[in-house]
Parts: sequence; structure tokens; C-alpha cells
Amino acid sequence: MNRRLTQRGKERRRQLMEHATRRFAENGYHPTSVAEIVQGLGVGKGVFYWYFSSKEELLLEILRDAQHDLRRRQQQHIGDERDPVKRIELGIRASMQWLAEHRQVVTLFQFAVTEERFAPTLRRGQDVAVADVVPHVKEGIVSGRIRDADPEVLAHAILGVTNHLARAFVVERNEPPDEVADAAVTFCLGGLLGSG
Amino acid sequence: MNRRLTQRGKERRRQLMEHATRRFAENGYHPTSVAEIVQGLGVGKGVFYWYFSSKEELLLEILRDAQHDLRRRQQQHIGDERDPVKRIELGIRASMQWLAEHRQVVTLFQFAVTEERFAPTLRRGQDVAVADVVPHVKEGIVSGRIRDADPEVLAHAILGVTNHLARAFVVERNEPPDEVADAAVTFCLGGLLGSG
Amino acid sequence: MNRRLTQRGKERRRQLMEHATRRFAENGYHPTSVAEIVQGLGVGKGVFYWYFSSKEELLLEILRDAQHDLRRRQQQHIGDERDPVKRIELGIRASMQWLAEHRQVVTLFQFAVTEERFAPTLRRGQDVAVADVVPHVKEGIVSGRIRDADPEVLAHAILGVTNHLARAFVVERNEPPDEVADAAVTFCLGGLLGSG
Amino acid sequence: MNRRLTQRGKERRRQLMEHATRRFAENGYHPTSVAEIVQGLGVGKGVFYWYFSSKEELLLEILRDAQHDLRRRQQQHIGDERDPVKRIELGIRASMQWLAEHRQVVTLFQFAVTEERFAPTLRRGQDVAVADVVPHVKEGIVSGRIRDADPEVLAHAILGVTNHLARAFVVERNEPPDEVADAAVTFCLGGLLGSG
DNA sequence: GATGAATGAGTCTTCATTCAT
DNA sequence: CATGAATGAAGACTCATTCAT
Repeated sequence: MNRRLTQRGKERRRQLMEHATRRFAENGYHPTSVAEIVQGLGVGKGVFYWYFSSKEELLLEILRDAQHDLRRRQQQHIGDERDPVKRIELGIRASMQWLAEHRQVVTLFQFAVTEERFAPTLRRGQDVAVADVVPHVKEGIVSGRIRDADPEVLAHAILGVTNHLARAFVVERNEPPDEVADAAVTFCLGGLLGSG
Repeated sequence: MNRRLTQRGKERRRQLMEHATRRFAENGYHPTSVAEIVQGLGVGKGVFYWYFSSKEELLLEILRDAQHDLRRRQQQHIGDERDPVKRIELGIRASMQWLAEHRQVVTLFQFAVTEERFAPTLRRGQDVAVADVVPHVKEGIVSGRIRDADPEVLAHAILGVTNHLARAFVVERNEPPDEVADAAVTFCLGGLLGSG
Repeated sequence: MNRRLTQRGKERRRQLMEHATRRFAENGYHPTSVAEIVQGLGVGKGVFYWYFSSKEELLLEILRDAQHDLRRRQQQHIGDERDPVKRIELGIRASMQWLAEHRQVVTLFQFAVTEERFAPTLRRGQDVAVADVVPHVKEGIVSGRIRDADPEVLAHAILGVTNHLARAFVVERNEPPDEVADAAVTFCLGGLLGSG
Repeated sequence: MNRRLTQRGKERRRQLMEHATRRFAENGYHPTSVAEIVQGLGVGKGVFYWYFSSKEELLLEILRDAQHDLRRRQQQHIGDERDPVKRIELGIRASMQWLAEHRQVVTLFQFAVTEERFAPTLRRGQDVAVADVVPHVKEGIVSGRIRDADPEVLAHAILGVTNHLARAFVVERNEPPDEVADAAVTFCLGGLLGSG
């Protein structure tokens, strides 16, 4: 499936991924048929198989794309900030923003862990995400700003809080991502007891 | 599907739920066929539909059962502890323990949010879980022990950390639930900066 | 299936046939399951197979019973009437009355012709019905009261009118069987042009 | 199921309906499986569902088609005949002819009344048939040619005779439709006693 | 590039029937 | 006599995928 695509071809491909993402998120991956996807764009089934070798491949592509895009957004936001704690904060805020803009993807990530065929791809992405955070945590520990604990565990905890609050408040209740990000940052930095 | 079951009948039903839980978790809900489930028990297909009206109903039953059981465990562990912060801690530890003993369920919960037909049931359960934690948080805030913030957000953050660490370390890496629970408790109470 | 039945046994058997007749008529033979039939009487499936060797056998039994009963009714009504034309009239009236009292059976007869397994039984019954009418017709022809035509055809025409009007007006529109019988008799005797 | 079909598509659809009609009539609607239908044409199961949304829909389509076709034939035969009694006669002859050419349909009609899901469609068709005859009857009554009686009842009686004789003699005993039509016409016009 | 048509393995589900208790 | 449980063949229907045009 490495076709050299014309400009129009790239556009078609993008449309397919976008529409599939929406349908998969709303209706579930399995319950959404290829027929339904192409029908939504008003094209024939041949089109689908011109751009993707299978339905499975399509989801994998969507997942990889999304992970890549999210990561790029985080890096952009963090820029060249020096303070490791501040870097973590910026990362959380960037993530929340991106997740708010790509709500459907949250559901897709959620689903993907669930099935053997997609889990590895997702796991890989999460490992990268953790690996991105760990250095900041380590630096924070070295400089005494962050409590001394397993950096990987802390990184996972940060992801857990961010993703869960994103889902519960941004996706499900439509609250403003900025405020939810505030809460996530405060909790991650200070916990329940912290002085903020 | 409200049959009055004999002792043997109840046992069969339990077996079916147990085996289905395992298969759904390992293989995914959709990719696991009813045929596969009954074959695993060496019984005919009719047996399945004697006990459950549909595959969908089976999963719903599993989810409801699990949520109920997890909640009971939490309440038992918390007992009549007076200190609200301690109650939160006991709740986290009970959850981690239960999740460790029911690893497959973690995946099922994960999947269920993903599909419209199961999401409501799951959401309901999560609302209950949050509602269970909120009072402790409120009490902690009143007594000055817990930072003043939206109790519901804090409750969600706690769930996020606990579930994520359970999945990442207990389910995926098989680490001892006690230690993971320690980490979850510490993070929830003190965040990254807390003095522990 | 030739059991010697106790009084209670005969009663059970009758209940089963009656209830099945109703369900078959309302819902169709195939769409009505044995489970549904026994459930309607609040008994277990074993009961059914105690009294009937199969679902098919049950319908055959119902059909034979009904045909037999209808015929007996006709004979009773006709009694020892001398006039052949009057005998035909009495037969029509008796049939209409009986069909009104056994509406569901009309549908069952209708269905039974449709399926190879039941058609012979039904055909046999209809042949008997025709054979019952033919002598009256012949006698009427001999005596000059009835137009000279193939008696068998005339007998069938009579049945056709009677059954159709029964279905269209008595069963479907709930009109009084007496009046419908009047119409049937008039049409059969005088046709469209007859002077009545 | 409103596909725009190519020429080949229309042909396939027609083949399916034709073959299904035959099988339904010979074997019964329920006992005939979709698998059997497609096998008879040597095509895959998917083909069936490409053209019809369900087995039920197929039968409905067949019924509607047949009713429509029969009616067209009647109207063609009647043409612009002035005499109402003659119009009735032409209608009976056209029906008999059509029924002889579509014997299987007779059985399907018979079955369809039997099941709630098909009955309304059939009833509708029969109402149309009656409504087609009624005006002729009324006209005949006005002109004094036809006995004064409820036109609707008379129309039903005509249908009853025609259909029953068609079934009993044309379908079951393979007699020449012309002769059976003669008998039907004679009976309808003159009854048993009429002078013909 | 694109489409309508076709494939057929595989899915969930039903149901007549049997049988241990 | 009666029941709850079990059987498993069979049925309607779906859907990812392919391909001639």
C-alpha cells in the first residue's frame, strides 16, 4: 500500500481516515463496516481498497498518525523551556488541548488497547509518550524539585490523570480544556495534599 | 431471561460468564464468537441461549457483576475507618487488589466505554465509583487535610491514577499490586512535589 | 402416540390442541414454537411430547379433528331433509355456522394446503366434503331442479363461495354468520342473474 | 433496498424472484431457505441480499408484483366492453387464464393470508380486486340485469368461485382453463338454478 | 481511478427434540 | 406424568474482500 498519490489522491485518503475515525469512535470499530465508511463519502468500495489494504490497516494508520501528531504538538508546546517541572506542565496542557481537538481519537485509543491486533501499536506509542516525560522527571528529581520515586511510575501517573480527566470532563462533559488542564497540572504537581 | 435456576444451573451460568470474561479479554468481544465460548466449556450452543438472551446481554451482565463486586470489596476494606484521607487510601488499595485479581475485567471495562451499547452501563458504574469517593474528599477538605478543589475532579483524578497504574504495571508488567498501590497512594496524596 | 389417557390426560391434550390452534392461526404454524405453546399453558416441554409425537403430528391432528367435526355438524343440520336443494342449503348454513365458531381453523385450513406435508390430509378432507355434496346435486339434476352440469364442479363452486364469504365477511369483518349464509345460499342457488 | 440496477442486475433480480416463487410454492415459504434459493441459481448468498433486504421482503415483492400483473391482465381483457355483465365475464376469464399461467402464485396467495406479516399486503390486493368488480355489478343492478343485492358481497362471491375452481381444477387437476372458466362464468351468472 | 456486483466463510440465534431427574 | 436442561443442525443475515467492466 505504498502508492504514490496525486494531490487529489492524498485528499481522498485523508477524507477516508477522517470519516472512518468519526464512525469508529461513534459506533465502534467492528460494528462499522467498510460499506458504511465509503457510503458516507459517496464513493464505491473500490476506492477504499485503493488507499488501504484492509480495514485493520486503516485503523493502524489512524492510530499511528494520531500518536505522531499528538507528540509533535507536545514538543512544539514545550519548545526549549528550561525548567523540567514547567516542561511537564506544558506537556500536560498541550495534550489536553490536542485531545480536546481530537475527541474521537480518545475513544479509538481506548478501544485499540483492547484487541491484540492493535494493542502493540498503541503500546509502542504509549512507551514513547512515557519515554518523553521520563527525562523531565529525572531532571526534576536530580534538581530536588521532584520527589524521589521511580520516574517511570510518575510518568505513567501523569498520563493516567491527564487522559482520564480529558475523557471524563472534556470529552464527556464538554468542559473547557484549559480549566481541565489546570486541574490536571495542579493534581499532578501537588496531589491531594500539596499546597499547590 | 429470568429463569429460576437449579444449583447446577447457577453453576453453569457462572462458568459461562467466567470463561467468556477470559475470552473477551484475551481476544476482544467481537472477535470472540458464541461458538467459541460454548466450545470452551464443551457444551452445545443452545446452552448459551438458555442462560443469556444474547451475547450483548452476557457482556452487560459481566460488567454489572464486576462493578458490583469491586464496589463491595472497597466498602469492606474501608470498613468504619474515621480518617477520610485514610479511607481514600484504603479504597485505592482495595481497588488495586481487586483489579489484580480480575485483570481481564480491566480490559473489558476499557472496551465497554468504546461502544455505545455498553457505555451507559459503564458510565453508570463509574459515576457510582466517583460518588463513593466524593464524600471522603469533601470531608478532607472541610477538615483542612485536603486541598480545596472541586471534589469531583479530585475523585476522577484518583480513579485515573489508580486504573492507569493498575493497567500499566499490574496487568501489563505483572508487578506486585501492593507496591503499585503504594505508588498510587503516594502520588494521589502528594503529587509530584509533595513531601511524601 | 396411542396412549391410553386418563380423564385428566384427555383434558390436557384438548387444551394443547386448542391453544395451539389459536397460536397457529394468529401467528402462523412455523413462527409458533413448541416452547411458546407449552408456555401458554404453563407446562413443561415434556408434556407436549407426551401427548404428541411431533409438532407436525399436532397440526395434522388438529386438521383431522376439525374436518371431522365440521362434517358431523353438517350431517346433523341436514338430518333427513328430503329436498336435495334444501339439503344443500342446510349444508351451507351449517358450514357457515361452524366456521364462525371456529374462525382460527379457517386460517389453518388455508395454510395447510400450502405445504406438501399437510396438503394430502387437507385434500382428503375436501374430497370428502365434495363427495358429500355431489349426491344432492345429482339428485337435484335428476329431478330437474338443478341445472345440468358436472356435479363435482358445482359442488366445488359451492364450497368456494361458502368458504370465501366466510373468510371475507365472518372472519375478517365479523358480520353475523346467518346473514352471510343467506347471501351464500342465494348466490349459490341463483347466481348473479337468478330471480332469487 | 432501492438500488439503481444495471440491465444485468434487473435480470438477476427477476431470476431470483422467479425461482423463489417456484420454490416457495412447491416447498412452502418457511421450509425454503435462502441458501436453497441462491443455490438454485448457482450464485453466492450475498447476491440475494444485494437485491432484497430480507426473505420476507422478497415474498412481499413477489406478491405485489403478481397482484399488479393479474390486475393489468384483467383490464386488458376487459378493454372497453360496454355491457357490465360481459365485463364481469371477461374478468373471470382473464383471471382464470392468468392463474393458469401462474399456478405457483395461487399457492403463495393462499399462504400469504395465513401470516400476519403478509396478510395486509394480500388484503390490500384483494380489496382492489373487489373494488374493480363492484362498479360492474352496480351498473348491472341499475340496468336490471343483475339481482339487487350488496354489490360487495356479490363481488366477493365471484372471486371465491373463480379462485376456488382455478385451484381445484386448473392447478390441482390440470384441466383446460377455458373450460373451467366456462363453468365459473355459468355458475356466477346463473347459480345452481339459473337457466344459463 | 472508480464502480457495481459477487463471493462465501462466518455470525448470532432459533427451535424441534431428547432425557436425566 | 412433568420439568429443566441440553443438543446441534439449520436458518437468516453480514461483511471484508475481490474483480470485471
